[in-house]
Amino acid sequence: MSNKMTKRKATGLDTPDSVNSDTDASDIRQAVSHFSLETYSKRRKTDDGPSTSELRDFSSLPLKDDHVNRPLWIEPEKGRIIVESFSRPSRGPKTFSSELQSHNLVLFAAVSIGWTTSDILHRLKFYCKTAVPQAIQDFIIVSTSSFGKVRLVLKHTKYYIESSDEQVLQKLLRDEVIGACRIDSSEEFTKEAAPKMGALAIPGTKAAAGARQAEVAVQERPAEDEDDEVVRQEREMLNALREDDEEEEMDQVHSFQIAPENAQKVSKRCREINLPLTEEYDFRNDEANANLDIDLKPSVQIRPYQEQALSKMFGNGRARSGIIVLPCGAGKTLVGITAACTIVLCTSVMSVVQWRAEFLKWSNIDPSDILVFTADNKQQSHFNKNTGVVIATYNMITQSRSHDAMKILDFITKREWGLMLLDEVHVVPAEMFKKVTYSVASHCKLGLTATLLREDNKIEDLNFLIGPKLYEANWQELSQQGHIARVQCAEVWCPMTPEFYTEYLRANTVNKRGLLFTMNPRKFQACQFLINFHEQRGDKVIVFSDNVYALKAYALKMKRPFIYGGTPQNERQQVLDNFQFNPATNTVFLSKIGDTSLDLPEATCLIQISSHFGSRRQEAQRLGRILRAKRRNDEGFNAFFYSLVSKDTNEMYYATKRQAFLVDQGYAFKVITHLQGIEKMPELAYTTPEERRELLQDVLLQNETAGEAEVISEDLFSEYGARKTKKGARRTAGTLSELSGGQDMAYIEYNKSSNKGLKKKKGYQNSFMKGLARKADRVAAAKRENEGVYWCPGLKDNRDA
DNA sequence: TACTTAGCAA
DNA sequence: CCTTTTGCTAAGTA
Repeated sequence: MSNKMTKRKATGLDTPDSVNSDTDASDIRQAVSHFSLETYSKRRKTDDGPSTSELRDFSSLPLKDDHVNRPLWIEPEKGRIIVESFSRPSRGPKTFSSELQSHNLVLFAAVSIGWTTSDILHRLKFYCKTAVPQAIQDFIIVSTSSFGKVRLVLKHTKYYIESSDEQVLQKLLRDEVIGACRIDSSEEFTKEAAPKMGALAIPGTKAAAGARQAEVAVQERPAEDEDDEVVRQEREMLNALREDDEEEEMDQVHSFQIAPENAQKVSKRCREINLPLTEEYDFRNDEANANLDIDLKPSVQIRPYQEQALSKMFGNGRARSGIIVLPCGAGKTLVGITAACTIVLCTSVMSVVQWRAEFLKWSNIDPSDILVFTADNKQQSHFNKNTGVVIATYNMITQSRSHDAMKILDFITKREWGLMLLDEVHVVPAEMFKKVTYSVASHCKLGLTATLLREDNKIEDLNFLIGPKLYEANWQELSQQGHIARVQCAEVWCPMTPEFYTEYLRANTVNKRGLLFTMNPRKFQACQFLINFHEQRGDKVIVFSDNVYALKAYALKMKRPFIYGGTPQNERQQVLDNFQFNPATNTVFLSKIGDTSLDLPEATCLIQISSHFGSRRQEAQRLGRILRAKRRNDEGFNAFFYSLVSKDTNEMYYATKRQAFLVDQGYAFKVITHLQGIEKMPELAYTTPEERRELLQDVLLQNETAGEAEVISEDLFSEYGARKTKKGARRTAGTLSELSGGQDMAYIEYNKSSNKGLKKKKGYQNSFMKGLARKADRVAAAKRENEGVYWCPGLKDNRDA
């Protein structure tokens, strides 16, 4: 790799970073985010991803004079694009790479948001450090010219594949997958006059407020480089191409019908054969569906990034299907204000209620036009007028089988919808939820999410289930503009105590290990210290723990309230109210119930003591909990996000993985190895070896009850029993801890059962765990090299034994 | 109404 | 190369 690829800050006037930074800089980052997604999933598959040595040496390529200010490299043969990323103080230079050939998805997404072929080429040239190879230019021209030729349209609740080019349709029909999906294969193509395009004003913008016919906010093209001969040639060529299109458009469109349940199959196949389907809704020319009488309240003014997102969606005067990624906060609802009938789907009953409230808050919609469809609310099965908004949960659409529910379901599936809004769209790829995309007939689908992430590889399915990613906001930019809070992120390394580490190495299941590294006394102390510190600063602190046992143990020891799934509704509310209004309650402990389904009052500090493996989504969602802080615009205000990590354990590896998304969003995680003044803290817990040993025994006993249920023989005490009755489970833990009080028996018994477990789980032990352990070791070793602080002497790693 | 169960997601 | 536990929702039962 060239030594030119070092961390640099772009400066100067005519540089990519300073020119038109509002649009271009974020656009390129958006394009790049596709690449990073790819790279990441690839890395998971191949274990290690492209290593540095795999990258080629670019030093032989001729550089442009001002190359330092241009962030892209292109590998000539493979077409791989490499992006230098700036301003990552803690991580140093990082490279993303991807092979262009396999990702015309990216190109399609670019075309979808209104870029022309020459826009793409021009931008690529503009940002590239070297000349863009001709082969790659040709590839882009060929690929993009076929985009937008075929459309998926909905007419009278039936799906049609439509194109102005009859030959393209014939080509599609010859494809065995697509051909088989056609209905009435004997018939000729249907013909009709092509619809006309026009401009549209987006509600809530100045243009719309001024009531003048607004020119749509399509991306401004970069300044022309008229001297460049190649650019001009190519422009002529493209103009010729586009004129062809326009002529055809004046003409007629041809179409054939496909079965609704095959729509996603066809869509997927079309992408594979490089003729991706465009899904657009020309709602202003829709005469079949009544328009919904809805508009934003006159006082409402949308924020610039919301306008930008909407301009991507309505860029050519129609509504495009796709996904918009915005961090949490008001305004997601605003995109729902368009025309025709709307259906909104959410994950939980809570958000259904919220959506309804938001509709009423932001728009002038008649409350009786909103139909809420949940388990508790399934009486009304029709609109008062001919049109309206339906808000439902995914569950009701996909699972409900009760009589009343079927009636409404029928109403929903039998009619045609203008816009389907899918909240938390990242859940849609789950098998069950996929059903909604074809069981509900909608002209246009819009997905909303704050975190377009999954730990399986199903996220790509959204491309054919919904559409391309239209817009993604950058968290750091939003926080600089003051829309969300500034956050300091830190990873706190807590060394394991020798006793806990010995048991950690001896433990043979993920659970036991997990319990040991979250119950690490040093971690407890760190948590105690941080809570103390932030409460004194006047912060409201939330502590997250995925592990319920640890949650209770921490909360009880520190005498702070906690909420988990088993907490009754009224108690939950009481705790939250206290947290919000009572100045004496400044800390609350939450299980993963707090990730999604709790309406949290705003907190300003967040501490994570245990988490779900390497889930990037969870990390992002938790961070999102402190972004709304009202004090965000105060001078020098910071929110805090701590991840407590036990050193030299798998947790190190998980933590790094979990942070990947936030790091991509521009957050820098500081590493804290020592909390200043922690030794001097009064009432610090677990300072004596006796206390620590007692804790360890409790933990080990807890382990045993979970793993070796039959020893206790009573069903109530088994893990299964705990699942059945939550009250029973709570009592169990308490009783058994009391029983254990300072007796070494528990410890000895644990060792026996641990050995048994070793034999039984040997295969598991040797494969998966070893992989994780190796990675963790590598991470730990690297970190140890840097730090040289802590290593348990005399302990041998017995994981391979 | 309150509680339990099944099925699903992450 | 493997998979837990926790939580949510809908619907059934006393």
